[in-house]
Amino acid sequence: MAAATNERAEQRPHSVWLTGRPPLRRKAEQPAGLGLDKIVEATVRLLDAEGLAKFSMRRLAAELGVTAMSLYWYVDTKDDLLELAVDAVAGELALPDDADDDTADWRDQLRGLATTYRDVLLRHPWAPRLLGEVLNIGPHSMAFSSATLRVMARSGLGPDGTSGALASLFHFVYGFATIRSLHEARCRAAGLSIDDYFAHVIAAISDRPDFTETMELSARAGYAMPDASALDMLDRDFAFALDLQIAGIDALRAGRAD
Amino acid sequence: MAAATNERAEQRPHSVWLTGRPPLRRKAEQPAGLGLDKIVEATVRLLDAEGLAKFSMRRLAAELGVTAMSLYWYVDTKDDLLELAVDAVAGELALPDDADDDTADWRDQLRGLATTYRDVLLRHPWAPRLLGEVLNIGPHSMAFSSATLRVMARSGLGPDGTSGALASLFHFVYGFATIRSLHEARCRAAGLSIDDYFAHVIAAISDRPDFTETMELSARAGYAMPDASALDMLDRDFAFALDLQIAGIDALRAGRAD
DNA sequence: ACCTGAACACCGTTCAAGT
DNA sequence: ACCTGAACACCGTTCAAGT
Repeated sequence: MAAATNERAEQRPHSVWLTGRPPLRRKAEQPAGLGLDKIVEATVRLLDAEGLAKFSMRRLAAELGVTAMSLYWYVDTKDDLLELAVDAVAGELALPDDADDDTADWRDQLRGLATTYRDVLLRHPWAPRLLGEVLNIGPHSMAFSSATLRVMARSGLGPDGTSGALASLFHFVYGFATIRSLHEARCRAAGLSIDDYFAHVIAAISDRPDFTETMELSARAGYAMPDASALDMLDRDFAFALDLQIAGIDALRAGRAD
Repeated sequence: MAAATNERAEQRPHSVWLTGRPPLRRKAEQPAGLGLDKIVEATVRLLDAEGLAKFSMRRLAAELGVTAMSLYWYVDTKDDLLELAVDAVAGELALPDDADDDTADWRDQLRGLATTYRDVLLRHPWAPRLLGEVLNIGPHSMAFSSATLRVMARSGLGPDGTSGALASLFHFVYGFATIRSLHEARCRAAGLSIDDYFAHVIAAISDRPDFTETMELSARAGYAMPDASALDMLDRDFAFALDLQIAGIDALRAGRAD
């Protein structure tokens, strides 16, 4: 019987954007003191500076010169605040102003959208992780989705191809940014440069006898080139993957090209 | 001067696999009691059953009938344990036994590898999130990387194309599995079916007047078809994305195909 | 309307101590 | 070699109370 009382509490989907009152409040509503905007701004600043692991409601409150509990007047839960932070950085995405212009090249526009998405995620290394935890349907995120839809709609893929191609392209960028941010965070934590870190990892792997073959293959596949830096390698991979996906769209848009 | 003593502690990269003694210990070394294998196995079981958020060293210890501190004899830190759990599930990946066979079709093999990767990640919804947090260079993970390398090497892409194409394909699968696991976790938490949950989200978005246009576009792009279930839609997108990427490789492997 | 203090039920990890 | 108890320095969040 105790379980029955909890039943309804679990029923509501947990997201700021799905509550009755999403925080789309009018301007000039918060004259002084804290205010939601100020809280979200400080959240993004703290996340950028110290990372997701060190972020806490208590830490944020201290930053704002206030007790932790004050924050709960503006926000129901820490997760809600993080959702707001995610949409705040989604506002940095550069959207094409001619997404519906049929004379513009959808290839260039897709490259631009993928690149701005990557750049914003790399600028805020905590963002990729949060994208895997919170619902991403705030106003800025939706504006970005809308732009990607409108551009891809002009690629010549059919209606069912469009959503698949968007998944292919933007899940790739998301995965790419996630893994790259992971590596950068680990480098910072270890106090190593990215190249030193990669060298360290590669040395550790090469020591294990069962992986010498794999390492040779990696080297032959263009990984860990002695002359190029790790970041150059990642940029090269990103550019090639973009080419690959555009080529894939081109191959499928007219119909089977066998 | 106090800072100087901490300097070296931060110097080592934090990963089980990068410590001098990775846990590749001989068998029959742990006769009774706990044993690392038993701990990792219980970790995976608990993560599957209750999710990453509810997992704690104290909870795991209780499951094993032991105090939390006992675990620290086998493992340096919670993160190390999670790295071991990640590589344990990487052991479930189905590898082709003919990765080097030139008569085998690399297209089929790439599809197989991408699909087994997706399936394993979806079977363990906590795994995608951890892949964005821990270094993934355990023996099983390396064996998988090795297989992907060997197959892609036979695609006809040059050495620098190979790593880019692998990034394109497997970052996509990673992103896809992450976002899908996110949605399934939220459905469970809300006590809704996936279709009900999607309907709920779409209704909430459609209520916002500035997004009616976006929703129409989504509908026209094949999202949220009234007859198909959300899972069918996701499967369709995955299949199309796979086709797209294979077609992209085909277009680039011989050289520019303009 | 906005903010606080004390408290609850947790965390990961250290450290000295037991067997 | 293996396990424990007590303690430290944290968490997110609730709740009654202040202004």
